[in-house]
Amino acid sequence: MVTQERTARARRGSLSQDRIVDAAMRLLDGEGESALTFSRLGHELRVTPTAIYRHFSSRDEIIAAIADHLDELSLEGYEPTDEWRADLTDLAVRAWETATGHPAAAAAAMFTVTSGIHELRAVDSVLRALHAAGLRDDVAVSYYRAFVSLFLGVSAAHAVRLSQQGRTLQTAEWTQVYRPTDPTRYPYAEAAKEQLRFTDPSEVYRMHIDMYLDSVAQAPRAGDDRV
Amino acid sequence: MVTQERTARARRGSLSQDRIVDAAMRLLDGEGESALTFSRLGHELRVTPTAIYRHFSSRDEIIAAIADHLDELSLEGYEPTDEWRADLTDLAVRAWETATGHPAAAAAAMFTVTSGIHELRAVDSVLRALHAAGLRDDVAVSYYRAFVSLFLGVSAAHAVRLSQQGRTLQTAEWTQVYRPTDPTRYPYAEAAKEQLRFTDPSEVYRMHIDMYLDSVAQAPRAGDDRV
DNA sequence: ACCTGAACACCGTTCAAGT
DNA sequence: ACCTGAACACCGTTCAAGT
Repeated sequence: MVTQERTARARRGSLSQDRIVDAAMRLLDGEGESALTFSRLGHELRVTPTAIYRHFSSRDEIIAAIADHLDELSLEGYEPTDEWRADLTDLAVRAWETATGHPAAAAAAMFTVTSGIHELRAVDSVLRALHAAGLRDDVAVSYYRAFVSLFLGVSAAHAVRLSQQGRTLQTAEWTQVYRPTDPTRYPYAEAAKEQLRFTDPSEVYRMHIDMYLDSVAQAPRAGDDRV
Repeated sequence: MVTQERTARARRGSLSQDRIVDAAMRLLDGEGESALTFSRLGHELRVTPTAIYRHFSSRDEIIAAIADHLDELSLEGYEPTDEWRADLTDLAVRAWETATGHPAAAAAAMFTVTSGIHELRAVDSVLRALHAAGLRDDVAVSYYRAFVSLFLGVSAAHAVRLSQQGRTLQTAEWTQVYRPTDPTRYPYAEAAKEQLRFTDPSEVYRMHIDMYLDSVAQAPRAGDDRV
């Protein structure tokens, strides 16, 4: 029913980095990582696939732009409060929500260091909260690194799992089901079998947040006798 | 100088799942994830690329076999002691060492749930250590889940970074370098700029291990008044 | 039963040609 | 300056044919 579909030539300013990233996000959210091709992008944008090369010099550059876009999404509306625990929790939860809200995009891009402005804002926000918690200098930097590797690592890993779930029909949810030939050799796994089947990953994430906050609370501070 | 290279037909039993996985590991370790193709595998094994389909029905199945192989590598020589802290540290460090020793393989496969025997052994080993620490039932299972998502997530994220490093010529090591247009808007990041450049990722991993062990030490136990 | 080789539908990327 | 379309070298995967 679509009439002049492949007829008209796309007008001059029809393409832009933003429009391409939007289309990429649409494809990733809708059909997963394998849908992110020049062909599909071109179709989505009603443009010849190679036209995209005018705005991105490679597929990897598109993914870097997606990473920047995810950084922006994550921080949207974030405002620091006067409570460092609340701020760090907020920032950690934002990473998780971005990963679960856009799993394929996060799986493809979340490991990419963009060195973009939004990433810088995130760095500054975490450091600010750690400063408010009383951490200084190398202690603050170490805890910043721990924050990033913990919450980005776990969130990204979760995103990968979620986006793989689409391709391979997993048995059920998150559950690993083991069928050992000789269960007595793995008594602890055998005993925990039932409980292992049902765990909410976001509850585990909550544990990580609590662990991290407790650790920050106990970190050495200026004037401490601990080194 | 290699004489009869493409001449002879490969003899009957020349191929096997193990030989294919070995060749895949060689390619991944040597040249990164993009080297893992049927074409390269065939060349490495002196066999027609499609011959591999007799032993694996798809590329994803090869990656699953690599995941199983990594599980095996990780646990090689592991023996539980009577000290749960040492055991959990050992298991966590093994995940890290597998990731850093085989970054491309880990990046490709570490997120895959194999449900294989080695994975089951790992599950049992972690649960056993947590049992020795005094954790029971859902508390033990929760801490098992936290262990896996933390150390596998962080290790796999590190592997992805290491294996990307090969493709994109990063500025230097692990360092993110930000050039904000207006540094005063990001005072904490600006102040930490120098320290941010040099952080040993394995030191950060050590922090995660300590955080986790501390948390296990404080977890509720049977007979506790805490719930 | 296992390996070969042609074929298929798809990739990302290049480049000269159109407007 | 930006979009098009043909072309290139490569993918994973299939399938009939050899041994």
